[in-house]
Amino acid sequence: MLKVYNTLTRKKEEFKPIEDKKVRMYVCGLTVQNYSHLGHVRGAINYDVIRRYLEFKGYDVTYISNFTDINEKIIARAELEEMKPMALAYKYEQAFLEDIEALNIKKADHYCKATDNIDQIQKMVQTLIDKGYAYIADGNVYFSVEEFEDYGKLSGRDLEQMIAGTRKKIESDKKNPLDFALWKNVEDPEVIAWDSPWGRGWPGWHIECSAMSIKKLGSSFDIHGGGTDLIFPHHENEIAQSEAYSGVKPFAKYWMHNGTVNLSGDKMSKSLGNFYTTRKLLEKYSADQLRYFILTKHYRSPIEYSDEEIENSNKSLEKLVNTKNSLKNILKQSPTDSDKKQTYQLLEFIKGKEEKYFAAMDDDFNSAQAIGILHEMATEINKVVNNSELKLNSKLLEDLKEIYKTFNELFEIFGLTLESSSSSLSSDRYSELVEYVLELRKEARANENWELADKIRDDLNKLGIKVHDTPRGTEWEIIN
RNA sequence: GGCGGCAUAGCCAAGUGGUAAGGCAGAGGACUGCAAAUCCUUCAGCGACGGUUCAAAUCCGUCUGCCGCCUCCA
Repeated sequence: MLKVYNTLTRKKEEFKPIEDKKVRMYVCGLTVQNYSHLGHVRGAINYDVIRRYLEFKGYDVTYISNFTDINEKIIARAELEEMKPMALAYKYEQAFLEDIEALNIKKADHYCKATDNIDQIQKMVQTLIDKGYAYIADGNVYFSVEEFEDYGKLSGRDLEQMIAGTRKKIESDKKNPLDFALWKNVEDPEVIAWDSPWGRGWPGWHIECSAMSIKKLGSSFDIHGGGTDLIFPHHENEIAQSEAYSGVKPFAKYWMHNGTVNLSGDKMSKSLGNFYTTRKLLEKYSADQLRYFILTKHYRSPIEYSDEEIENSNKSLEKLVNTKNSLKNILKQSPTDSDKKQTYQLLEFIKGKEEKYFAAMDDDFNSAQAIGILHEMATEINKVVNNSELKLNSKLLEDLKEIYKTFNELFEIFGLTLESSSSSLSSDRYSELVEYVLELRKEARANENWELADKIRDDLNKLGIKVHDTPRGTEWEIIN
């Protein structure tokens, strides 16, 4: 049974989609004002895995996300880069799509943009006014939080207390300091804006997500995700305006929130902001490495980023890659049935662990625990595969094929390829060349010419080709 | 000030009632011509103090220390 932690109830609940076998999910995207950073991408990776797992379990998943492509930040940034706001938004939207592709994150079924949905948004605002949930003030339209009785249910806040604790000065045209904008008046005629019954302006920040999710997924859908930092006020406000608009509860059945990524204590770098953009990180680390780093932590926990920590996690990943390579290499061999009696319990062991892997994932997508289980599998596989006493009979070979398939399938759920980063460079001719050189080394070894054999190995290593002698013979792989 | 969360070995990190997964690093050993990889062994009693319970890292309380949100944020 799949259980999901629901922020709304602060409990793990059994996951039951509104429509059997269909899952509709909406994940808050980002304001396309700059290149994405690890924080954005962490969420995207977490929800990517959630989606992959749901699909793996046979659900038909509709995954919608959005880009906020108009607001003050976009305007400010556009000025800085001397671009038109819409061009700037488009530039960073494309950059983000490139980033997620590079990270092997599956694309959403649809990405909504605020500026593509102005009509829908205006319609929603008008309905909220008509229903008495919103009011017009000076070209702005505000949602009146007092009109919505459930206000605060997601973030666990009490309206009275919040008002009492408000630090912000009451903006003159708001009735209540917590009221939030559905439509923002734009006075400067030079600035891009849209006409509306209430004046020229833009949508407020929260309304776009409500309008687009309702349009694409309906008034009530299964999962709404985002970072913990969006719980208040963004998601709280989304609930208020959406449920007030449609009269349907719940707007989203399960609210999921991923932890944030924080930077290690000292601000040692002046340009931290830049350094941790996704593209910068991708120059240094592979998609597998970044994904693995993220997935070895529970999605709801905050992550403290440091280079040291990711290097650590890279080594852990490498162990799994080595296991996969050993498996792959042994599958190329032919079985020797001289010893058919020798039996191995490996397949049974792996199947047992697979159960545990699913149990971990069923428990609120505990990828950290599941990865621990993959390591237990790897150790057991290594024991058999790297054993010089190994009797590779046809039964074992069949089992290993199945294990290899299972192993890959479980990594696929995490979007991990376990490919050496530049293996795509290894054309056939390239491989033949390496094999040839290794053949020479083999001769040297046969002649006990260790000096030459080691020189070949060291030199290849310098060229990025790692050579190791295994019970199966000499194997090689391309590194970094 | 309000709301929420966290505190597990040198480091990272699972575990939410029955006596601590996994990884990195360390130590010892096996394998190897030497390496690499791999395997084996070893390495914590869970921030502090109380309480509940036959039994708590896990539940309750207090304290200490971190962090997030309350303004834009994935």
